[in-house]
Amino acid sequence: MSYTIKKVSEMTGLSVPTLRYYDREGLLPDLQRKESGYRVFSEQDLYAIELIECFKQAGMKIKEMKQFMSMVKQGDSTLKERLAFFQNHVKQLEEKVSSLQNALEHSKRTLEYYEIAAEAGSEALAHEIYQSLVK
Amino acid sequence: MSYTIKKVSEMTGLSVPTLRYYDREGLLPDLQRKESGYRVFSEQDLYAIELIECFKQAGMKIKEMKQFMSMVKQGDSTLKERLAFFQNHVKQLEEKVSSLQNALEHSKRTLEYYEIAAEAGSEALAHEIYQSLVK
DNA sequence: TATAACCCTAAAGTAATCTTTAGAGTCAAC
DNA sequence: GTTGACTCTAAAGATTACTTTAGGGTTATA
Repeated sequence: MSYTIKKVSEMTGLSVPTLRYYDREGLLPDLQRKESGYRVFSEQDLYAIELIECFKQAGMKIKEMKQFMSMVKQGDSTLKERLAFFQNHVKQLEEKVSSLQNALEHSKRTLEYYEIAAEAGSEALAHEIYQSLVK
Repeated sequence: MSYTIKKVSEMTGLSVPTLRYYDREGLLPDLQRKESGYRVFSEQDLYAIELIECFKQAGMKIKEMKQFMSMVKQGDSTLKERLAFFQNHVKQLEEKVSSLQNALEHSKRTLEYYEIAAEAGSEALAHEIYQSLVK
């Protein structure tokens, strides 16, 4: 199955110019073209886009993704490098998840504080209530 | 206890220009100055910086943070608004954590794949192995 | 075969978050 | 009271990830 850039845009939620931009940046290692120059997206390209989104969420820069995609292009000879890259990526992601969970816990406590404060109508009062809860 | 901008920079890991930038953007609602114009950071300001970092991790824009900080400045009258703001913030964070966890799961599976592929020295072979594991 | 809806490129523009630079004042310690 | 390390501002610059624009070809369909 193959898709036009517009279809892929609709399927992925990425804009057409963004898809072109990713292609230009070398993030779609095997993207084919028609004779006219039109891009022809395959399932493989959709998978690459999924990976890009995954990398993006982890906070990875386009340049790093490009580096990875260029290794993909080079084939089996880069498998060990790609393994190392992914090990690092997973590590980064794990750290990010855990620091985000911390931020969430912190935010939840602050939310509780604001629930009390909004109810009391006063921060000063909320502080007192908080103190008494702890003591 | 009060701190110079350099000390705060060392304590928080944020650069001195970044701290000045945050101040300029209105993210430090109660930052005091000496007569000379030098910034004087208090524990409260450190707490604000902690909050900024927390917001930043959630992907919040400076402008939104500024909006929140300006509510803080206005005092008790904005408590309900701030509560609503925080409810939304926690929701955003929860969504972010869960989508990041998905990305992590996806990445871990891909990592396993690369472990097999790197070991086998061939992606084609790894695909076969994968197939046989599933069937 | 006309036409509307698509596709292309190159280049400029935008928004966000900082960083750097230049020029000048402040402060603490010897 | 001098000096070296610090502080300030304003403005320009850098980087990243796109988006927009301009000008022009392609394709499906009525």
